[in-house]
Amino acid sequence: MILVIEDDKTINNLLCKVLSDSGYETDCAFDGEEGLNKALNTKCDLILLDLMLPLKTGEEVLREVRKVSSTPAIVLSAKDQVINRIELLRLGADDYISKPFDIDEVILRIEAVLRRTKNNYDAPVIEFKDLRLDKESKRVFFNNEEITVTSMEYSILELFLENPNKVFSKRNLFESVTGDAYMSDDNTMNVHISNIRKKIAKYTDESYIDTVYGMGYRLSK
Amino acid sequence: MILVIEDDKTINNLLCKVLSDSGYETDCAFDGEEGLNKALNTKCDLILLDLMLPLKTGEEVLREVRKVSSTPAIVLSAKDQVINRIELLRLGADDYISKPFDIDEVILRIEAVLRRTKNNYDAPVIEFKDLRLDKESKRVFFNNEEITVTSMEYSILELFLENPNKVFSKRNLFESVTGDAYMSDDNTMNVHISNIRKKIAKYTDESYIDTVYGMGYRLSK
DNA sequence: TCCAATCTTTAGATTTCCTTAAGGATTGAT
DNA sequence: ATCAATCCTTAAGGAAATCTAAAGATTGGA
Repeated sequence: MILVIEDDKTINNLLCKVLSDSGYETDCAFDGEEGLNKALNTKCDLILLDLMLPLKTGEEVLREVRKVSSTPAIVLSAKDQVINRIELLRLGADDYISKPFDIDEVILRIEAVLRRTKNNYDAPVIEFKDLRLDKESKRVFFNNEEITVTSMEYSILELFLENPNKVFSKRNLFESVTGDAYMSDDNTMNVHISNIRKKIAKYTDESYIDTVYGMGYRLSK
Repeated sequence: MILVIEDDKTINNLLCKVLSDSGYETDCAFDGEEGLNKALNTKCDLILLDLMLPLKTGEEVLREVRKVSSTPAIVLSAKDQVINRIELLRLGADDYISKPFDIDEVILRIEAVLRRTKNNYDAPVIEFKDLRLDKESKRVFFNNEEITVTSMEYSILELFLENPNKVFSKRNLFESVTGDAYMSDDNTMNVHISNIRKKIAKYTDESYIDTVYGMGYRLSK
């Protein structure tokens, strides 16, 4: 979940919309106090935070947040505000974006920060519930029993397990996995997802991949 | 042997217990001075070290240790302490774990650090099932009978036996073995693999090299 | 230079898997 | 409750990856 703290409603809504289009859950706050509250009381993966906020500045918010958590934060700065690395460190932020920003850049930076701050090293083994994925041998296990998967199925699973909260649209999945551009209405991924589910279903009734109607797929909570 | 330096007795005991369950010998210290003493006077493979310690901080301990040894160290940091890559370097640590930590993650990280830092001691002889490879004489044996291999075949086998779990793509193999850039659609490695299999097949029906369709090759389990 | 060993390429047969299409089921909006 | 949009599953055709044998190219040593 990404928390957007920004008092300009237009910008805030735009950010939330774009983020949720990219598969992230979002929450928004429109002033420093509301923002701090949500930052402290909800579990979020990243904070997008304007510096100039009513009631409490972004700097104050971040300072409070940093007392109890290291949730990654990206600061939105006005265009006449130069922020250097030292300043960033002082603020406790992980990156900054100057307004006006390019929306695609925002996504890229968010993903870069998430990548950087997420368990710093590349775990050779990723787990989710009873599923285990060995990136070295490219094998998938369910409770220590190997599930034989094709390379496409493996890639999809790896993508999911690396981003357990993210919703992947079919386009998203297709492009991440094949590297090709996604062509029109294509139900290839449907079939792969279906096959993966079928294989997991041999071991459990529990759902491992959820359909998010109209959006895509995500690992089940 | 893993040395755990942590003043909170509950945490210290928990860590030691879990580590010893995972097959590691452990030793513990409950303050900075005791920790430094043990770090300097016993031979340990890795140090798990709280930063906030009585008598001597973890930072001081690590600084002293680094004067005489490069024993890998993982730092335990309080949850309000943000540690980035730069900070880690400054401390002389190899990784960090924030409290509260997930116990499985601790094990994973320890193993990752050990893997990363392990003396790349090159065993002169590697074995896999009935296959033995002598790196000095560059010869390959199956149950003490020599299999004559070409130098290319030898390199491939060495790569496999050094990484018995890893899937090697054709590109991977080609570039590791020849050092040249791989040109797409090259079936050279296919043939070498095929020839290696043929030679091994004279001695056993068991499969030694698996094809992972769409991904590459891997030693058979 | 010549030869033998080694490596690379070629090509046809074989295996594996990705995609497509179609019918039925489910979902969400009205 | 109805209906359109979306999704799931199945099965089959064809594309792609692989295997192997054999021929061609390269290398190193005599």
